[in-house]
Amino acid sequence: MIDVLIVEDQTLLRDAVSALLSLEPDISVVGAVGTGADALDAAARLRPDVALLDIELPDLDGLSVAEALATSLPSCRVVIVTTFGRPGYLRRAMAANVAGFVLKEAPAAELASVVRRAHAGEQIVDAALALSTLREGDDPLTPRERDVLRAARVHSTVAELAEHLYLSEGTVRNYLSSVMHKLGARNRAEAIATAEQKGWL
Amino acid sequence: MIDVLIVEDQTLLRDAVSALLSLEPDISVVGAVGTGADALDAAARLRPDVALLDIELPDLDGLSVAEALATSLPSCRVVIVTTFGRPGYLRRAMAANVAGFVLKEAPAAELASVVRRAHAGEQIVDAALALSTLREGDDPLTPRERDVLRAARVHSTVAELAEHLYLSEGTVRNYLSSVMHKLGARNRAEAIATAEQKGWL
DNA sequence: CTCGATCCATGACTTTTGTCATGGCGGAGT
DNA sequence: ACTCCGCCATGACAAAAGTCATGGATCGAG
Repeated sequence: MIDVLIVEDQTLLRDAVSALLSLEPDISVVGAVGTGADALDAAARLRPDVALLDIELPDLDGLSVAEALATSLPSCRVVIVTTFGRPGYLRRAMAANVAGFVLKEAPAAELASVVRRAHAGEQIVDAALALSTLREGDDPLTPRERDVLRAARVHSTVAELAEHLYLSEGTVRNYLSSVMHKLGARNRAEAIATAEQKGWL
Repeated sequence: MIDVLIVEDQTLLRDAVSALLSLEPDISVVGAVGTGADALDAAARLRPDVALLDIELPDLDGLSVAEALATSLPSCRVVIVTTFGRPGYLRRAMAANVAGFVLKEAPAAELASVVRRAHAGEQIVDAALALSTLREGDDPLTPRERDVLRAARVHSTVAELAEHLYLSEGTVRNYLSSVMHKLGARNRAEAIATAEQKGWL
């Protein structure tokens, strides 16, 4: 019997997947939660064999949860289940040593099989996603550039950014300019969009 | 027996919901598709009693599908099932005479009940969402302002916008400025974000 | 150690964005 | 018919955003 923990913020999908997996004779859904904090909590208590993690969560993101689980409950195999095939996500996930990476575009029938294979020790990655990750270059941003770009999602004027980051306005502009150049974007908004789209933030 | 058509682009959720509803003794899932075009096609062929529509679809959006269904198959009750509680969506949905509006945050158990009530002729609206829609003011944008803002999501420079819309650059700036003022945004990106967030595009 | 490469940081300069005052047009109300 | 008001449109002006050349700090490779 494989004990599974489901972590997914959309209640509807969480319930539906939970019901679906419960129908499998060799799988037992021992928990289903909607936040990263609850996930870590539940994992510690229930010690599942496999955790299905969504990336978009209200508090932490799923990858952080995966990283935390890797140390706190190494016996638990982690499968990321997410909407978007962002190459950056896949890289980070591989670094966190996850067992599998499945898109929500996949048919539901596949899910049980993925759980079994993950439990058996296999590494499962959606083929199309793996390809696009190879095709995409690596994240070209330096750490500081990433910081600034990330901050730019919230603070919309350069003055605010400069204050928040303790930098001169010129420096902030320079970072953003450099980022835009690297990403082939023509303004800040475009740069944020493409970086987000590739999962580089 | 209630014949249901499911329209949802994420295969995983579509399959799961389909399986879940099929378990209900009085509900029969006669079709499950992932695009707006397929939805209209399937509806015409299968003549379902109730259609569950996601709003975010790859081709048309769910609300357009709802509007089309209202004329092409008036016997079919439409229930919108979506991720985001955008007040603008709810208004448009009500205008299209949909039978219900449910969030994906809702527990799965509710879904079957909503299908039954919709089929029985009830109007079902998520309470929290209805409240927030009342609290939010109406869409303050003029048609032209909406046009320009919508175009601004794609074309990132004013020059491009002006060319695409056959307007002078000054005019385009003026519209955007007016929109920003109305939405309390401090730049174009912020304006687009809040308008999208309220479902006004 | 020294050289080169890379990242971090800055201010001066250019281009683009956002604001403002203004005017034409068409419909609702008196 | 006239006036008022909101929408559409424009160009001149002010305020941001984006570019460029430059310099110091750090870290490996020779």
